[in-house]
Amino acid sequence: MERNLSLNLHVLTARLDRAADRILRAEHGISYSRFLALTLVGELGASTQRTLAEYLGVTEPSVSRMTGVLAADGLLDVQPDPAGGNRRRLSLTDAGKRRVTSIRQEFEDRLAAVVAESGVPYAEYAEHTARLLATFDRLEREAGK
Amino acid sequence: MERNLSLNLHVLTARLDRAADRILRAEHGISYSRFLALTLVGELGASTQRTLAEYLGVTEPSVSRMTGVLAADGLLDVQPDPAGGNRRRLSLTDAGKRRVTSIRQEFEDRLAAVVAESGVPYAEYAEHTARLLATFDRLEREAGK
DNA sequence: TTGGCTAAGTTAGCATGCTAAGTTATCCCC
DNA sequence: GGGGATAACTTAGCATGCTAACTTAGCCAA
Repeated sequence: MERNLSLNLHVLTARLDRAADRILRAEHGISYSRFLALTLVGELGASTQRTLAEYLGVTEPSVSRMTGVLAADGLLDVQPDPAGGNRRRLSLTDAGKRRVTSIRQEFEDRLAAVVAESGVPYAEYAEHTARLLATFDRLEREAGK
Repeated sequence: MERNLSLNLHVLTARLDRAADRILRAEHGISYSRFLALTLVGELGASTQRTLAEYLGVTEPSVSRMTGVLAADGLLDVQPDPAGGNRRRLSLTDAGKRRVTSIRQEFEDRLAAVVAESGVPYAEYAEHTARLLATFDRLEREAGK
């Protein structure tokens, strides 16, 4: 068996995530997962836990636990949604905003440097990856998931 | 912030891994992680825990625990390496071999179907992914890691 | 030969993913 | 208005990743 695409994707991403996590913990005192959650709330408007779970690609229980921790750390504000339902309204605290804005661009730049070094055309690879994600998303939805 | 490349890679892989895990557990009664480990021992000749950790892109303690479980399940044989050192010599049991060979090609085929559906050129994407992994690997090694 | 170095593996404990099952809030139909 | 759906969330417990620190086995130089 050659190292096939699914394995390479798995391993590449595992290494990138691990590196991101190491850098963030060392330089900013926060895990990659928590940073992603804060970023998605702050910049993509993930305003409920359900939405945040979708953006992150994880399940609701995972998000539920994490929002609890982030709220306890004073980085995230979690309130019942005044519009009703059983939703939580998520928003960054000032401390959360400071944390996110002080970091945001760094990773993409570092990854872009790796991509440049490798000779892989960035725009094309990014577009292909986005397209695969969108297609996989659609197929899972159609399959009833 | 747009959904950038690092986030898309993270989420795409998380979903692929989750789907693979669901399918394997339902249809073959084994987790994706354990299947990958068995496959790499059987087909790429990962003959020590150190090597297996490298192939999988995880750390030695993670592998150490998993080989223990796989050995307890009777799928993997773990022996002190007769050549000396503190190595373990890893090999599939007959049950392990049966498990792997009955599954192997399925995932790559399913992923290839998603790729085809998306219109992304498979060979090119696979080659780019492999190149990124190789480059990242080299950069980490050079950085002393 | 012995004391330290290195490589490989293990143990302990935490972070964060999951599924299954339960809770809470709203809606809608009779 | 009451009862069952539905959606969002939580709780419980397991799987598997990590780091830090320890153990084990062999090697090498004084």
